[in-house]
Amino acid sequence: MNYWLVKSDPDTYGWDELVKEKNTAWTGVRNYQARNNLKLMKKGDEIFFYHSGNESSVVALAKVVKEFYQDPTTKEPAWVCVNIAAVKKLNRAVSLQEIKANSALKNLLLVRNGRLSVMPVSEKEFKAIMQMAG
DNA sequence: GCCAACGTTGGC
DNA sequence: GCCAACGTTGGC
Repeated sequence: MNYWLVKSDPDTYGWDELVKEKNTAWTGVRNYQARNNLKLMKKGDEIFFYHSGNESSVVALAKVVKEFYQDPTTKEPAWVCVNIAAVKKLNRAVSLQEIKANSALKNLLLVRNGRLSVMPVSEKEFKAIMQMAG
């Protein structure tokens, strides 16, 4: 079991949309590092759902339901997507500020590479964030 | 709305 | 293959 974090701008596609759709193709990734992470996702892996912008918080948990395949929104074979499904909203959103303040999370790519939109999360980091979420 | 950080592009 | 210029992301 691996853990991941994906970012989304709630104005474009937020947690509420995912809950409504239940299962969505995570398309539109056009960054190689993020793409490589998509390719490493396995069915059943858990994913933190992060809202960028005003919220800047981890808000919920999703999971991988379909492993990578050609992103249907482009013909370029370089790009892939996966399908993710809503699992549950966190009891409490964990803000970027709190994450930055937690020394256990200082190596989290969310902090170290603010612009990456799909990133791995270690088991320790996953647990730390879950604990903060209550 | 600004700007820093980063990735990508393209000229050489 | 280097690097300057540019565009985009995302926090503040």
